[in-house]
Amino acid sequence: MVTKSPRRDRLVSTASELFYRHGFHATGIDTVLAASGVAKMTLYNHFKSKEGLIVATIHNRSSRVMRWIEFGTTSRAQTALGKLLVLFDIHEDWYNSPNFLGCYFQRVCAEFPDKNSQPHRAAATHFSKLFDCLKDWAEEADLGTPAARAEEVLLLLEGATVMAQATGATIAARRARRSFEATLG
Amino acid sequence: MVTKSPRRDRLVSTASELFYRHGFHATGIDTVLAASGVAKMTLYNHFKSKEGLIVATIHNRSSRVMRWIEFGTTSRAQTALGKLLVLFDIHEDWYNSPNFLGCYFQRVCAEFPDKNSQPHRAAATHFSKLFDCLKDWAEEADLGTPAARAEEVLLLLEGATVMAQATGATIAARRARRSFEATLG
DNA sequence: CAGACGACAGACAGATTGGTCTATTTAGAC
DNA sequence: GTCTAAATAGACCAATCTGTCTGTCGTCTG
Repeated sequence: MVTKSPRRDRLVSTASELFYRHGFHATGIDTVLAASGVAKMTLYNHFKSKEGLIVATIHNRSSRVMRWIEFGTTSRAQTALGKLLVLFDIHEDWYNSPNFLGCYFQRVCAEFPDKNSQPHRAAATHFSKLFDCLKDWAEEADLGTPAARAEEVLLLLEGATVMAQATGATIAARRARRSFEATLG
Repeated sequence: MVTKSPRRDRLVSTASELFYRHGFHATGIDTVLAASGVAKMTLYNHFKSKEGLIVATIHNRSSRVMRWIEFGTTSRAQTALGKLLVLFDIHEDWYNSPNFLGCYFQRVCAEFPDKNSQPHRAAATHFSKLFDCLKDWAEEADLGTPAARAEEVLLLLEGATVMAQATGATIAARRARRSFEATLG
């Protein structure tokens, strides 16, 4: 998919960055505009509101995360089970990276607690995509009840991310991996 | 500890409620004042800023949560290991309660991503208290490496809470419990 | 060259933000 | 009854918020 709108792209990527660093409500439209060097009317030409821009950043992050997972796992593991295990390792790397500030989608849900709001739904959609990916792997790895496995891995990863952000305990990734390994019997 | 200041208490409890329901940045001072029926100067007499009020709600929630855990576990389990297991069950009940909107402290960390900000630190302090409690139980239950056990349980609980809020999957609590049971061997 | 379109800067609007100040009233202690 | 301290309502402030509107400039197309 070619976007053919460089300004829109720049808007989304700098907004995504600023929202991640400072939060959604704490980041004003003007800040995003100044940082991206785009006129206000251009923003409201591409998006109907700030919330529209927020939703766009969520979709953008989601596809980037999915690609990151795809690449990170296939480059380090061959089997489906191996991918599930390696997933914890690449998360640990992420926790140790300098600009780590937690899971973008968790933070969307935190700032938009209303389940019917657009941002919350978009974030939930991402978790659902992630779940589907994990379920496929669990199925391929021939672990019993793939859905339950996928939920388990997702829960472990998100929990580790919470702890890593809240307390800086990047070791949580390894704890999570060990928990998962234990359930493999 | 007797607080001897009913207005301060009312301020904190209604603010805590509103912050939880709508978010910290999304809830204005005036909204809190109107809902609690307290004058603005009374607020700024007790707290030096909105952030001060936020920190107060975190401490308040923290002690309430610790009491809730204390009571919920001791009333349903005798052994330390039993308490650790029952912890997942009372979380499941919480997820199914009508006003569940995720973990207050996670949401603090999401809205105040700066690790040095007062709210973030206060939330981290809560996680640390929770960790200590779990570590004591793990020690008492004579599971190896109590700190690792405590981190594991904390991670599982927080992860389950994320999934329950983001996608409504309240079953995450049971998944988390099963993961923990599996590591018991 | 002419026309159309997209983006530009920036003024502007109206609402809301967190926070301060004042003047008045309330309530309890002596 | 008097004094003191706390709480009151509400005006007020400067800053900021999202969103709209205007008028101009460049660039690309025919």
